Amino acid sequence: MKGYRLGELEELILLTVGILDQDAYGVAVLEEIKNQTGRKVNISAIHTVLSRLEDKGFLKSYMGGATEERGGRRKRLFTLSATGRAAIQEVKTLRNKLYDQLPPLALDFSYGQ
Amino acid sequence: MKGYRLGELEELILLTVGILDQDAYGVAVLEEIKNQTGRKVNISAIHTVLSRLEDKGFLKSYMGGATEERGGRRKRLFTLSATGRAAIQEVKTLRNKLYDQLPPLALDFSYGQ
DNA sequence: TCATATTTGTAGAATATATAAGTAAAAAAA
DNA sequence: TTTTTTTACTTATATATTCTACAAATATGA
Repeated sequence: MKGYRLGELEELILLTVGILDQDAYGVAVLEEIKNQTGRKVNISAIHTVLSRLEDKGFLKSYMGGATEERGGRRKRLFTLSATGRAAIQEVKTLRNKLYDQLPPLALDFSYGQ
Repeated sequence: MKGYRLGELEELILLTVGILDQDAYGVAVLEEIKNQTGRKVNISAIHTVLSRLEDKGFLKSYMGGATEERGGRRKRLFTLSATGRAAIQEVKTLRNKLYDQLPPLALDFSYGQ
């Protein structure tokens, strides 16, 4: 583990946890990504990444209460750490800086040569 | 190779090729990334990724002329394909959509409990 | 032709992502 | 209270991406 850099899926999941704010756990992250992007990520991949993001210090987690009226195992809820927030900001700033430097799409209207 | 998804470094390099526009080859990409982000990517990693991006259809390449007054092997120059341009646009749009949904940073001024 | 500079290419290890199978915990039903 | 169902997490393995070290190719100049 390099520890400080974010992979492509790691970044997406980190962002999604940020958006979900207070109800981010495996299945909710899966659903949110599907709704927002149409992408169907395997649930195990999500759990793996959530766990690795916590190892790397970008997320914190705690077990949800067992009081909710439903069957099933308890949820592990994730929230951004200060480092996680900073990482999102950093990545966002950098990307936008780069996007802004892309030359405008040069449409090629020449033909016949 | 999955073929259609962009890894973290792949995205950065694709963007950089777009920014460099007409003089994108291995070393130039390396320098540009270093200047823009401070990140020192290994030159071989860049070559590997450039080549894979071409395989995936996001980049095109051709060998540069041998006329320049310098030593060294000929450059392989890369430009965005139509697919590559589209991928950048898509990724940019999606990211900004997500960024916009992040709840504002909730500064926690509570203390003492 | 030989030495040097510059760049690209290849190989293997480390890290990240995807898929499949299994385990655990809680509620509901029998 | 035992079993079944529901929900979610964990582990294992395969594939893909990224990183590092090293080798090869192509140009210049002595």
